[in-house]
Amino acid sequence: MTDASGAVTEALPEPGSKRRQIRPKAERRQQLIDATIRCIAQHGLSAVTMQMVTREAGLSVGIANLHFESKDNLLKETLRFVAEEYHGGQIEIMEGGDIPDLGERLDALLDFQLGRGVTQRQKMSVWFAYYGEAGARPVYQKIVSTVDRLAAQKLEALFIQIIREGNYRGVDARELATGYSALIDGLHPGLLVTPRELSKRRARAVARDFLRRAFPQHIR
Amino acid sequence: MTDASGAVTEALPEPGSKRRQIRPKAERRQQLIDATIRCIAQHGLSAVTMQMVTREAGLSVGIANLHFESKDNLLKETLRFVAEEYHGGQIEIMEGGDIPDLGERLDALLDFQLGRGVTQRQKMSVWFAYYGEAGARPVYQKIVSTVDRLAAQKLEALFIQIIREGNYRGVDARELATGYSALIDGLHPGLLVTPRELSKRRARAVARDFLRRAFPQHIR
DNA sequence: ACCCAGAATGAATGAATATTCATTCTTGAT
DNA sequence: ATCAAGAATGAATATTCATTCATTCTGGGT
Repeated sequence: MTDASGAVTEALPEPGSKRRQIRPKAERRQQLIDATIRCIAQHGLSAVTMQMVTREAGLSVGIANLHFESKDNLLKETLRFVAEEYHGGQIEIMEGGDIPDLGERLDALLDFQLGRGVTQRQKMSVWFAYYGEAGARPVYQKIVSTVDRLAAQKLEALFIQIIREGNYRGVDARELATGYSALIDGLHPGLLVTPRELSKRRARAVARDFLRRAFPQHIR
Repeated sequence: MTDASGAVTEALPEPGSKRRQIRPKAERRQQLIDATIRCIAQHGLSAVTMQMVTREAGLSVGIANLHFESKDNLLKETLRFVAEEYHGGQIEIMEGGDIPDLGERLDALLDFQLGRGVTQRQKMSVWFAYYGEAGARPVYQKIVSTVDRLAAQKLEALFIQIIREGNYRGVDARELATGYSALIDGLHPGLLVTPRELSKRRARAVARDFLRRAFPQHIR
């Protein structure tokens, strides 16, 4: 850097580059969280080591304990990030000032929940890994249940709006929201483990069907 | 046992008993698998150690490697056991010669899938733990997807029977089966992590609702 | 009454891993 | 140009854990 030639030598540290980079704390934290996600997805939570994560991030072993005080904490913050990203994304769509039509808003929600390639797959892996540990770790339970509850409330609110707009009878917003959430959650394992048998297309069809039965005027 | 006095002297080795017991291989294997399930549920898959498992089983450390050749293998066999028990139970009900009425059979299935206290909770923990690792371990994927596929086929067959019997129109058995399975799978995390907000009763109501919409003559 | 096949034990071993911290390096301010 | 603050490094440490195997023990067969 400080290179008169104009070549931005430090933009992306070349693969073999040994150059030490100094970056703001927030950036390093995110870099490590991203690496952790990839490692969990690829090797499974129980096989993840600090060496693995820091190597994946292209940094030295000591750095994880510098920015997160321990492995436990790094894993906790990684879960928090994934949980907040997933639920935050949903909530943004559900509140959705940008999509006035309620039917379209449902469709956007569905796309978000079942869409988006490899990245999504990695996040799902993390999700499951943590559910597996949740029984043993109250911290994880709290993180997940907190964001979960908020998203559930927003979904119920959206359904109430739709029920009012469509003048649907005999539909309980709360129960329907529980059912829809469960349906989405239950489609994920299949998408992750047996994508051959449960394609994204089919998962989408199943979820739309569920919604169509409840809100025929809004879906399709 | 085989004790003329009638006192079953060795049925349960007293808590403090140091008496060494010799048992058939199959029995020891099951004992270790059961202990593994309890350990995973209580401590999380990534915290499970051989010492922990063998102590939980009330046996010595070396025994796990005697009956299963490695920790990896013990974990694999534990997953196989849980998967086969869960799916086997479902399949038995679905084939159900003992319950001729198809509506009742659906109810029995629901009871099996969402019912049964602590034991069930422990099994669910195991289930999730493995889903978290499945992305990294083809062996796990294979075990789960094999039993999964079989159960899915049986469910579809049952739905086809019901559709025929009820003369339902516009209902696709395969899609409905996918939806129902996903719904059940998606209710489990809530039951495990936030039983306060999603009671077994409510989960049951949600699932029955799903079925009632599709098969109104058979449910309720 | 006595054997012995093989079941069970647990101390010992070596490999793996989280965490520490003395040292090196980078950068922005002066 | 120099410096100080603090970011980054990675060899070293202490711990934990899976696995081994020499030894002990059991119980059915004779």
